[in-house]
Amino acid sequence: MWLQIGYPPFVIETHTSPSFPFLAALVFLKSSENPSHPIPRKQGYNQELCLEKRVFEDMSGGCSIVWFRRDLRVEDNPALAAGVRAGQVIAVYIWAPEEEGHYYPGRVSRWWLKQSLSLLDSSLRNLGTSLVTKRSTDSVSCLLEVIKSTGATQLFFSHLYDPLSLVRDHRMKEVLTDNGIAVRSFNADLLYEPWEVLDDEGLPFDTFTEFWDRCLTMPYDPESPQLPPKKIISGDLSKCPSDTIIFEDESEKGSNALLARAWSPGWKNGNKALSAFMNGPLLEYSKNRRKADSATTSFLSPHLHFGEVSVRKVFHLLRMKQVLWANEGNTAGVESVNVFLKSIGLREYSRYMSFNHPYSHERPLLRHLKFFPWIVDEGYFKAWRQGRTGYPLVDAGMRELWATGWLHDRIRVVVSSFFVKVLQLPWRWGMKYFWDTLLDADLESDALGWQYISGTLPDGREFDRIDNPQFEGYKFDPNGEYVRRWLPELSRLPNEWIHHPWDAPEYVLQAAGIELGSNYPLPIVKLDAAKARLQEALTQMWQHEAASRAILENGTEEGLGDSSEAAAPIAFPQNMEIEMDENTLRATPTTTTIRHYEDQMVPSMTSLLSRGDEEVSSSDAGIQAEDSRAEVPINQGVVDIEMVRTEPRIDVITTMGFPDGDHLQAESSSTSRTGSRERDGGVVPVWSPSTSSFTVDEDSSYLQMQHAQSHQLITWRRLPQTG
DNA sequence: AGAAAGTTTAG
DNA sequence: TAAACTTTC
Repeated sequence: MWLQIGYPPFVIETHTSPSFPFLAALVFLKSSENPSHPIPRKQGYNQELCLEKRVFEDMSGGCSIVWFRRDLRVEDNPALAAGVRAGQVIAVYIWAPEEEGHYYPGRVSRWWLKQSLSLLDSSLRNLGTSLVTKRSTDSVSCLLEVIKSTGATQLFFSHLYDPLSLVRDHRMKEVLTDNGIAVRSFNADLLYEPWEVLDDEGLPFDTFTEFWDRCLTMPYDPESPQLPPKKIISGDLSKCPSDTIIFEDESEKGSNALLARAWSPGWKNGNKALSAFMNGPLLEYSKNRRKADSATTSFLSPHLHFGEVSVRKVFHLLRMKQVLWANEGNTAGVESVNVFLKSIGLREYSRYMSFNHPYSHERPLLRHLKFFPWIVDEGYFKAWRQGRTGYPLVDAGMRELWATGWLHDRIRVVVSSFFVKVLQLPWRWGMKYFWDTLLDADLESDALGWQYISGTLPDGREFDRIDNPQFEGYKFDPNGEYVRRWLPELSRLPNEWIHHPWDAPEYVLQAAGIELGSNYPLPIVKLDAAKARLQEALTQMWQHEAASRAILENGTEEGLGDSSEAAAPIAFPQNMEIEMDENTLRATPTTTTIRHYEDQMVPSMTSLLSRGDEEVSSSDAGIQAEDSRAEVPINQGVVDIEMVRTEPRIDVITTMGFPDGDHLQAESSSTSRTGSRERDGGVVPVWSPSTSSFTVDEDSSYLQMQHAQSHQLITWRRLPQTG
């Protein structure tokens, strides 16, 4: 498809530091090779990169396009500043979600984007221009149109580091340059560009700690944040009307209505959140951040995702605060800043990883992990999504995620670790679900997080470690408040049993009104069964890895060999659309088909494609959608190993007691009880399901409402093929 | 002092 | 889980 061997080099120009006015980074992204086992050190396995100093005279006099993407702010926005310096400015936002492949933004994320754009527009209006919004399926040709209709002569934009953007931006740069347009791009998203942070041999780091140490000891500081422009001279917009962009459909509006009660998108509000955090929870951050149910985190992640808040500003403010506290001998404060900075560092690292390993959202970084026999079980997947695993902390988390689009960092770790290690579902599914549901969905961060949890990173979690949700429950939610909020059916269970109801004596359960297997599930998989299964899977993984290696060494291409994957640099999953089409034709039993395949598509996408543009409204249609979702595509073109594991004895709950999610009528969040939680003096509304009739309708919504605009989404099948 | 046992912490 | 760190004897 689009990333293949012979992938073209691309050029990124970047304004880095005053002493180095401009660096043009010429980056040859070779196809990614996964590091091989054992864990590689400093192999420089991905890219060559060379920096070339060039001097630009400031372009001025003309009219510039400033292309906004994930830098939706007017302060500390170098692209905007450059436009303002050069003369007239045309600010553009292009909504072209088809370009994102299957990472079409989820409902809550689109809600945020919509608010953010409208606030950006009003800020721009105050400064003298406005935001031109365009609906397109191809940003590059759309930019060309805007340029033609406005007579602009240059284009400024901020860098993105996900593989799709890297490719698109490179193409854009070529096309526009060929059309006589001057194109310049800037770092607005990171403290340091990925190619600035290298080890002594000039190679990228492959562990976070080393990376972050280097960032903190760079010989030059991240650039200081810039103030917003005082005034913008608008270019001629008369021939360049905005398109109306539809970010949410009718069915989504109700669910979105409550978001505004807890969140305020936009760069100004991002700044408010930043100072609220810095003047409040930051001081105790290192102590408090471990409580699942408290508002002690920064709540900055959605602002950061959309670039409403500049990380450089965050960084500089934090450092100033830290110096202040250090002078006062406030060691707790100093430590808190370090801990918080580390999470900023992880965000940096996610971009770094995405840049150096363009496939990191698709496949494990560690090579042998691609031989892990994931359990392809949509029943598990569904139970996880609906919060019906029988592990209260996991279930509470999943319910919160669905209801609010938000999850405390700790709980993200808990639910994802459970997903990968206990259920052994392919991590990409979980990642995709996070992408679809999180308010701060961020491809790079989520890829890093899931890879970390899955043990597919050189410095990830131990692979054979299974975290115990019961123990974690008592760690992060010692009084069970979090569980009780999100699992009303357990609210009368005493603390002693709240995180392991399956151990509770019958009379306790009765007193609490709980009938396990009926109104709350028994554990979907018992932990010792999961451990045994994990060990077995690991053994298989190593066998297959060894077999594959042996075959490669013998130079044979027969049998097990998936030489195309293992030996040759890897292309992005090839022929994804064909793969999907084939899949829709295949009918397989719903339950427990277990296959070895490392690169599954996400089930929701499957059903989406199989449903086509059809409106699904009747319950019948819902069932069909469910059926067609049964199979997960197998990429036969790439991987030949396809094996069926016989499932060890596992306690699987067959009747959950919950009505099937698909047949429930949606209890829209508007009927939910609204509570509130403290956040920095102010009260932030939080909605929780009403105790009386909580139903989980997440699944049908996930498939039907989430992607209700499927007719728009579908076009990713028609992505331009440049390979 | 030094081993053993307990505690904390990890994205 | 497991390794690092702290406390106890």
